[in-house]
Amino acid sequence: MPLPRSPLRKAASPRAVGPILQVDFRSPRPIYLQLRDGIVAAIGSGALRAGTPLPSLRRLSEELGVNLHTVHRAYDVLRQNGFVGVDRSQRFVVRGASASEADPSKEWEDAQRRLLSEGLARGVDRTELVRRIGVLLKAVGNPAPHRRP
Amino acid sequence: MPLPRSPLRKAASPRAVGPILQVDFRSPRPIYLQLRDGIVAAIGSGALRAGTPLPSLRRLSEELGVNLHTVHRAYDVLRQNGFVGVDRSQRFVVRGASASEADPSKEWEDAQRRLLSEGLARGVDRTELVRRIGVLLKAVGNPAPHRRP
Amino acid sequence: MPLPRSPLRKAASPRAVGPILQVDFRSPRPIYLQLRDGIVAAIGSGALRAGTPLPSLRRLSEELGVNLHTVHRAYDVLRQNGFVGVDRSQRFVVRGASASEADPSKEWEDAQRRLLSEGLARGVDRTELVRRIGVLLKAVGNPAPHRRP
Amino acid sequence: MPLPRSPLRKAASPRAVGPILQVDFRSPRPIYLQLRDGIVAAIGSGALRAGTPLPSLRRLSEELGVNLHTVHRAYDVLRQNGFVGVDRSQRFVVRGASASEADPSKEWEDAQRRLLSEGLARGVDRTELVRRIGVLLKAVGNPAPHRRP
DNA sequence: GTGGTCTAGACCACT
DNA sequence: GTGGTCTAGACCACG
Repeated sequence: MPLPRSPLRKAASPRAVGPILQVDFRSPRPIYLQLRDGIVAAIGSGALRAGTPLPSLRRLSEELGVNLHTVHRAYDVLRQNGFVGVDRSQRFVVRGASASEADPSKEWEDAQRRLLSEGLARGVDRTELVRRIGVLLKAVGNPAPHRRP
Repeated sequence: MPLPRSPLRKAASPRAVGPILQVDFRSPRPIYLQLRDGIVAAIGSGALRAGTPLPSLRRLSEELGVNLHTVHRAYDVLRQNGFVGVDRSQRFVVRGASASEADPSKEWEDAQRRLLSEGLARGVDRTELVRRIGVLLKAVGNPAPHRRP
Repeated sequence: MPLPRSPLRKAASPRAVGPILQVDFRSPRPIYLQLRDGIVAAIGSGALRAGTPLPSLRRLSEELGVNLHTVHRAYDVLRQNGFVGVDRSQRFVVRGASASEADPSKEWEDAQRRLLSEGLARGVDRTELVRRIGVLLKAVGNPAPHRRP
Repeated sequence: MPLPRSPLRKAASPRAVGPILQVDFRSPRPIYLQLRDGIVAAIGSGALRAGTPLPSLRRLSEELGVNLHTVHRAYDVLRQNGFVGVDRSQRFVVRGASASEADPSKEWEDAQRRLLSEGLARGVDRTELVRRIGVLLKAVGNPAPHRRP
């Protein structure tokens, strides 16, 4: 029989990339996808560069207080998406800009199209729409203000 | 035994919103979501205006060659999203720009943020990113060039 | 073919009970129910007393800029609920506290029970729950501060 | 021809949440909403705690003698309401107090306001109103007196 | 096994 | 006619 998942997240020690990631246990979005999103965002913002190894499954699992399988699943999705790879020593490493060769990937375009349509359908003006996206874009890009040329 | 209904959509007489919608029966995206997306796009592009009644469940179901319940589900999602409402218990009608009146709705912003991060993480330049979105935005907006003040 | 409903609400002249009612054309709640709710609230708060005639269908329809049938439907629901009756001159008049004889009416209790369960299920504390209801109760009761013993 | 499935619910072996739920096949309230209400009530009363998996669609469908799709629809509504989530794509699990974490959610407040107004409009005294609600609140909360720290 | 989806046919209430 | 609901049986992807 399955162990009753403890509802308590362990008091995460703020180390390594852990602190970058935030898990909202009350969000409807599955935790493994939150992890994926966070890591993708970190890559996009430059906080995680190509070649950087991700924290080990156990490590991140402990830091965030989530199940090890959950982290595994997140890493797995990242690999399928091409954002990370596994080196010969079993570690997951960031693959950087090579991911899917910067082609817009039909899926991405479809999703973006859907989102734009939805904005328009909600009555948001075209120019207003691009303005808002610009604001969001600025926000997603600067979570790592610690200088590092 | 009943004839196996051809999966091909009947050559729909070009009336109402029917022709606007296209269903790809081989897409991994569920049909009911394709329908939803298509109608949202039609609203966003102005092809469907506030107050316009959607085709009846049976009508659209016949036109597109999909089951009545599938269309029903699509309409149901649209209602939950606030894009359509049900006219005094007799018809689905477009609610247009009403849907939460242009407030970005946290979900939309989250999805957009995710998409932007993903683009950046794929190594696409920021300016390139906005350029591409601009192109997409133009594309989603002009399926109804027939002037009508 | 059906007339295309004008999306424009007429500039309502603020008279009579009209001003008490507010219609949110962007709400997912059907307009006729909004009207019903508003009138029930007015009765509950004492702004509308037993014996008071409701404004005529056309009058209210014009004041609020909603279709005459919509108002009719709202009044109809109010009659079915027992809150108003029709006098011999065809006018709708408030029936006051006699409505359904102040018995809790199983439906009301069921709805209330459902709402309480939902609050609890959302994790709201019991005492907090009654507190909030108390606040709401105060709010619903005083929309008519114009003295009238 | 297939046997007309008896509308009577099978004498469910008293396990899991099944027995908690009761379906009234003659009620005007749709079955899927009755199921939803029952599960919400179970969550609210503490009979179903966060993390608990709901019975599988097929299981509950058999226990209650309702169609699988009906149960599916109920679970779907619960998910949209945020009360349950889907475990790594394999099971519905209770999300408990997570659902928007005790924020009253405008809809809930509106519904409550409506109910209070209705009570007042029926001529029920304010103090009497809170008294009745208190009684109901007590009733909804104690179906699980079995101690379990 | 699980949920997710699609199709199918039926009956209801409302207008 | 309309939408709303329920039942039924089937196939899929995922573990």
